Amino acid sequence: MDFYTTAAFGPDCSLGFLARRIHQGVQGALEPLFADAGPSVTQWSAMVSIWFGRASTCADLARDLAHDRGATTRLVDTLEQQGWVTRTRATDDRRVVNLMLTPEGTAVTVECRDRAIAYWNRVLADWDRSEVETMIALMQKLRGTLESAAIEDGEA
Amino acid sequence: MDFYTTAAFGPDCSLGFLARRIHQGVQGALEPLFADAGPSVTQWSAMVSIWFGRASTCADLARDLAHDRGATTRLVDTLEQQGWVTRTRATDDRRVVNLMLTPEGTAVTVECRDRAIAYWNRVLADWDRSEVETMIALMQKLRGTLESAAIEDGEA
DNA sequence: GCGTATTGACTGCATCGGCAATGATTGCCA
DNA sequence: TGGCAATCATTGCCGATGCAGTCAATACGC
Repeated sequence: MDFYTTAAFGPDCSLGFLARRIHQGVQGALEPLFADAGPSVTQWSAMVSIWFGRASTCADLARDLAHDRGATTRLVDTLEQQGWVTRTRATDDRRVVNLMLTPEGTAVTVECRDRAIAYWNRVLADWDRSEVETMIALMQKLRGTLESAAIEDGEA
Repeated sequence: MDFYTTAAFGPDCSLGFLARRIHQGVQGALEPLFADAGPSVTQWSAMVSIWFGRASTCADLARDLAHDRGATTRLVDTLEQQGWVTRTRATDDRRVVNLMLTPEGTAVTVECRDRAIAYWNRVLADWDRSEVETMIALMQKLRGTLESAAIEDGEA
């Protein structure tokens, strides 16, 4: 199915533009909400990733956030300086550094999570539950499709 | 309606995370597709904005891309150096600089648009048309909701 | 066991975008 | 007319990110 055509293509109906704008809007709104709690949105995302057990090492974190490894190292540097995360050299494989949330880090993560939840519920106040569920399901599907395509292209 | 709850919140069902990953995926896939044509995805987006008449000045462009003005100035610098855009000081209001696509700029924009269309049609090959239409409509609605919320907060 | 490839963490370098400040120009209002 | 605010484009500065390269440690093939 060819969905897009030369005539029908435009910024307003391009999924790329829309995803970019939504991301920018969310980031711009969340950043000030987190300001007095401490972390940036990216830092919070990293702590959430650790908190949910999605990442226990630096390399995991880079994969889960789709981030560069160098940037992840520096990101963890700041998290460690803030006292939110600890680095521990693994004993079985001494290349890896295990990441753990400190009690303070957990507290900050939870606090920001609650603020994010409140923000989203405020934004979505006038939406139907089914609409939101549909959108989440479709965006998850799109994310999966994009990643599959990337693997096909990247590992040819 | 409170859609998100403490228990149900997680990266995989967070619209912010999903939008971020989709944006990253699209950008990462499009960048190499545009490589030999010349522009980066951001540069192409700017030219599309001019091409569609959504922006005729630097300030317009910054608004349409939700970009910083300083970054926009530098972005236009490179577009001008590439010979894709011309700057013309307006006569009626000598503060503004009018932006115009050169024939080369238009050609590059169209070429990359065709590549983007082909990319999306490849990605969405297995999707139903109705699914894509639903997702676009919902993402447009979300974008609108976010921008309304930002205006309410930002101009209190 | 040994050499090679792979993986993980880390570090310089360049780039990009956001923020703040500046200069020029215009509109507004007393 | 004169002053003041707002807008536009531009620049310096800074933080964040991607890329390439380095070093250490592990896994694999012989």
